[in-house]
Amino acid sequence: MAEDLRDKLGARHLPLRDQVLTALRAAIIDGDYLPGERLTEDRLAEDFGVSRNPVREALRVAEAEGFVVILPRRGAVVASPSSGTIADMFAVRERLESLAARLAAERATAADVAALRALLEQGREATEKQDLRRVAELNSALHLRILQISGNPWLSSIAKALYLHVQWVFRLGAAERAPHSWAEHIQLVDAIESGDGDRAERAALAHLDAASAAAFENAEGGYGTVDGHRPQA
Amino acid sequence: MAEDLRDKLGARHLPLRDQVLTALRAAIIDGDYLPGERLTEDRLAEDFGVSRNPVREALRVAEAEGFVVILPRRGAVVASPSSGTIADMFAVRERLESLAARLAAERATAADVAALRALLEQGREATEKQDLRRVAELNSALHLRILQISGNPWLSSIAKALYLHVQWVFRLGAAERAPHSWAEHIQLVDAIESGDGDRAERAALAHLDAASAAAFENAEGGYGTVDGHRPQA
DNA sequence: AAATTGTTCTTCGTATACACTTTGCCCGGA
DNA sequence: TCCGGGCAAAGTGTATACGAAGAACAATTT
Repeated sequence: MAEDLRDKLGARHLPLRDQVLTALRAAIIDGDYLPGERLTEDRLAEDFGVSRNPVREALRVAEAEGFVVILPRRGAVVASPSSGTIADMFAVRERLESLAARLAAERATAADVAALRALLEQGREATEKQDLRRVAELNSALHLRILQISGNPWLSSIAKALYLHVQWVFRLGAAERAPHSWAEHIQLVDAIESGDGDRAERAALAHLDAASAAAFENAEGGYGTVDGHRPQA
Repeated sequence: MAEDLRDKLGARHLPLRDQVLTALRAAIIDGDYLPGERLTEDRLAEDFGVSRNPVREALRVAEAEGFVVILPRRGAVVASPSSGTIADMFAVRERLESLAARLAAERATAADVAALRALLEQGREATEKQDLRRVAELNSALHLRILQISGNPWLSSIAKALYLHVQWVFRLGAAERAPHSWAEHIQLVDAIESGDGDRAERAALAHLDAASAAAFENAEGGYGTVDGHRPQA
């Protein structure tokens, strides 16, 4: 009965391939694996303490997500975001996140707004404490939350992937402009709370413009090219 | 197993997992595997004449692309696009393809425009001949071409994936509104040729609105839900 | 009829094997 | 010294087998 439920919940360990994928993404974003670095299956398998199969499956997804490039018979290397693709990413994000802001404004419940305000408050505290790492975390959490509130799973999933890449580029450039952007976040949440879709969209756009400008200031030349092979139909 | 490919040119031989992925996508889009249908690894391996490993890797990517849903310890089933997510897809496509149209207008070379016009001409012929299958093909080719001309790989890749899903939904609904949409295509290409980004964006929007409306007319109730599990960081 | 048990199907992960390619190193010759 | 050839190591791509664990369903018991 109760024990059955507990067992079920306890026995809830997600597949190794997913853990590997998450760890791999994190390692790449954090710069533990640098762009261009070769990722042999054996090495990854050892790093994560698993066999080759989960690693291979994780690598395929990481490739589809653009974190690694796989060259047939030669293996995987960490992808190299170029400054060209950074601009492209922001162009797409503008379209997507402004839509998310609009939808969020139109659909947000009181609880949703409260959750956003809570994140804002935590962000303010972390900023005061100069805890940049935590600020970055909360930054992500806020954006992701807005995407979720938008209620459009496609939008959410795609923008999330893009967001991860942006994080990656930022970390590589060692740019943490987070503190400065917090004021813009407040504007954005205010707009969402107001329920005014147009206003929320404008706020999102303004925020992204600023972020984009900051990204370019800190972008020291391209790293190479991201190709992405991905075999589409 | 697969002695069909005795190509001495090993370098050209693309990995089985990619062939499987392509075939799987095609089978799902063509309705050979129907939404909700269970896809056991053994069966797919047998269908495609390969071992389970390539199948597993292809399945992970297909999951990331939203074509299948994988339930841990239970296996993969073909995803079920619901009318809810159809609307969501169009909402995202509007943002993305209108951006693509704008960029294409701003960047298209004479050769690009010529290629588009050639597709338009072929489409007109196929429409006259009532060759609906070919019309659908050219339809895709045109949209994909515009994405490519936009020169933004992120935009291109994401919109392409969305487009595949739209195709899928259309085929399931057996809706081929293609002939009617051809006039809109001409408007769009004209706008791109003019180099007027605003105008191209408006044309793309108009086209998508019409397509969206048509999709809903032919959408006979939802099939279920597409979830997508995908473990993000 | 409800609860329990058992059986079967399948996924998940590991391990192993091997063909084939790519890479890199060594070596002998100019 | 430099070059080029050739050979061995490394690593991917694929197949196969096996055991553990979970889920679904049937059978059995209460």
